[in-house]
Amino acid sequence: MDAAQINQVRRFNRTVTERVGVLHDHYLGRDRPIGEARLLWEIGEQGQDVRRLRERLGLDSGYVSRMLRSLEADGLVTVEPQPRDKRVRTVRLTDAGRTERAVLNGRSDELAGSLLEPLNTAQRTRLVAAMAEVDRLLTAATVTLDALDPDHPDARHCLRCYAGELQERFETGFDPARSLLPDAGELRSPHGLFLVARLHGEPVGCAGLKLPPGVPAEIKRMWVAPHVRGLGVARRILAELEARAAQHGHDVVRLDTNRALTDAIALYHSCGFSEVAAFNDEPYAHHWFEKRIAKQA
Amino acid sequence: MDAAQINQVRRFNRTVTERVGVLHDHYLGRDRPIGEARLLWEIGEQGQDVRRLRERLGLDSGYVSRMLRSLEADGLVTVEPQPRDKRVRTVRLTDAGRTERAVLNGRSDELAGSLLEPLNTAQRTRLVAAMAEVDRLLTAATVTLDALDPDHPDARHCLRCYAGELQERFETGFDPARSLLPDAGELRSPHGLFLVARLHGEPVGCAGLKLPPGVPAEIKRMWVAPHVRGLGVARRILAELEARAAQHGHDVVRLDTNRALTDAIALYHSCGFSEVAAFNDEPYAHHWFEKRIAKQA
DNA sequence: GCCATTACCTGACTAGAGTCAGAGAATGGA
DNA sequence: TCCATTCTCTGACTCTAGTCAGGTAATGGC
Repeated sequence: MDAAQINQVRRFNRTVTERVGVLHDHYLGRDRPIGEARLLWEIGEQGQDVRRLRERLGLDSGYVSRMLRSLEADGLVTVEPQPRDKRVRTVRLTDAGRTERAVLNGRSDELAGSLLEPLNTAQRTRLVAAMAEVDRLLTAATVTLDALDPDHPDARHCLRCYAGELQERFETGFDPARSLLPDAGELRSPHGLFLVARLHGEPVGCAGLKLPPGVPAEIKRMWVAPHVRGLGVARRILAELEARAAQHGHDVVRLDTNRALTDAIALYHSCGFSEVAAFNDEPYAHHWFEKRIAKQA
Repeated sequence: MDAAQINQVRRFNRTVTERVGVLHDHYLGRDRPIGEARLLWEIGEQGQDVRRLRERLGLDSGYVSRMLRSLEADGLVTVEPQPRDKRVRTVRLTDAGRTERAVLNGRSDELAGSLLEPLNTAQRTRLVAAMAEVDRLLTAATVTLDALDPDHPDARHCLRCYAGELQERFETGFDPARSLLPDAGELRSPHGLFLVARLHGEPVGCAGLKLPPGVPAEIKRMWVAPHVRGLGVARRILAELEARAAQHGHDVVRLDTNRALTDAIALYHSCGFSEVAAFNDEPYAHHWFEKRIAKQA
C-alpha cells in the first residue's frame, strides 16, 4: 500500500479523533454516560431486541443489561419479553426516553454546527462534500462478505428481497416458479456457494454461484439493498465470485439478466463482461454475459 | 446553517467515531493506556516542557504528572528541570521510549492500512483525497483568532518570524530600522490592535491594524506560518480585521506590500482589494491596496 | 419429558480517565 | 527581603467502561 496514502489516513485519524471524537463525547455525555447515550440512540423509535443492541454496539451482555436497568430506573425505557420467544426481551423508549433522545439529537446538531461555524460558505460546502465521500467509502469498507448456507436467515432475507424487487421491476412481474432458479442445493458446497454481504451485521446484498464441473461457473440471484447502492458492494461481490470460481478451476463465469435491470447491465459491462448469445432458456432473461477469468486450480 | 449540511456532518461523525475512533484506541492501547500513548506521541523526538504537554492535550496537571511518573518508571522518558527556570520541567524520550513510540507508529500504520485494505485502487485514491480535504478544513476550523497585546509572547513570536521571512524573501533583505513599521503603541488600544491566529495553542499567524481617526485603517505586518498556508487563515484574518475596522467607524482599509510577496498580492486581489497609488513612502513597498468596507459605528 | 442451548440477568471485579485540594520549590516584582 | 505567582507533584477521590463467572428461565430437538 502507498506510504503517502497511509500517511494521509493517519493525519486524518489524528485530526478527526481529536476534533470530532472528543467533542462528540463531551457534547453527548454532558449529563449521562456515553454508553447509555449510545444505547438510547440505538434503541430508536420503534424499539429493539436486547440481543440486537448488544450486537450493534459490540458490548458485553452483562454490561448492556446493567445500563438498561439504569435507563429503566430513570424511566426512559421499558423492557418486556417478546410474546413469541419469552427469552428475548424488547426495549422501547418511553415518552421521557423520546424526549431525552431528542435532547441528544440536539447536542449532535450543535456539534455539527460548531464544526462548520468557523468556515465560510465555500469551505463549508467543500467540507460537507468531502465528509460525505469519506462517510460513503468508510461505510463501503465495513461491508463484509461471507459464504453462507442459502438457508441461513440472512441469506433467506436477501432472497426474499431479491424476489420482491424483481416482482416490482420486471415489466411482467416475477413468478419464481416460472424461472430457472437454482434450488438451494445447487448453491451449496460442493455444487456452488452463496455469498452474503453484511453491513453492521445486517444483510445488505447477496449472490449465488453455481460451479458445475466442466462448464462455466454461473452467477445467480445477485442483489444489493437499495440503501447501500453506490458503495461498490456489487463490484466487490462480483470480484469475490470471480476469485472463488477461479479457485474451483473455472476460467469463465457467466450470467443472464432482464432488460429492466439497466444498472446491473451497466455494471456487468464495466466489470469486463461481454454480451454473448443465449446459453439457457430462462424466460425472464433478455441479456446473457460472460467473462474469461484466470484459472487458479 | 443548512440542515442538510448539519445532517451530513452528523452522519460523518457517527461513521468516523465508530470506525476510526474505536479502532484507534484499540490499536494504540493494546499494552498501554491511551493516555500514556498520546503523551508519548506528543513528547516528540526533541522533548517537551510539561506545561506544553498539558496544554496540548488539555489535561489536568496532576494527571499528566502521574502519567509521566509511570512512563519514567518504565524507563521510557526522563524528566529534568529546565536550566533557565527550574520550576519548568522538560520531558525527553529515552532510547526505549523512542522504540515504544515507533511501535505505536507502526500500529497507527496498521490501522490506516486496515481502513484502505477492503477498497479497490480507485476507491482508495478517492478516500485519501477526501480525507485530506476534511483534515485540511477541520484544521482550518480550529484556528482561533484573538486580539493580543503586541508584547504578548505569542505576538512577539509571530513578529520575529515575520521579520525573518521578509529578510529572506525581499530581494534587498529587510532591515526593520529602515521600514515604516509602527511601534507597538500604534497596534494597541485605542490606536489600533494586533491579531494573533493560533492552532492548538501555538501562534501561526498575525496582523496589526492601525486605526487613526479620520483616515483609512491600515493593515500592517500580516504573516501566516508556512505550515498552515492554504487553510484560509490569511483570508480569515483579513475578514476579521475588516470587521473590526468597520466597528471602529472606518469605511476604508488599506495596506502596502512588497513585489516579492506574490501570494499576498494575489490574496489581496481575490479578497476585493484594488491597487491604488502610493499613500506612503514605505521604502520596501511596491504595491498599495485599498478596500471599501461597510462602516458600522 | 429430558437436556443442551439460548437469552438475559446479577454480583464481584479491574483498570483507565480524570478531578480536586493542597504542598513545596522556584521566580519575579515591589 | 517579602510575597504573590507559577509550575509541578502527591494523595485521596469519583465515575465510566468493561470483563468474567455463574445463575435462571424459556426453547427446541430428540
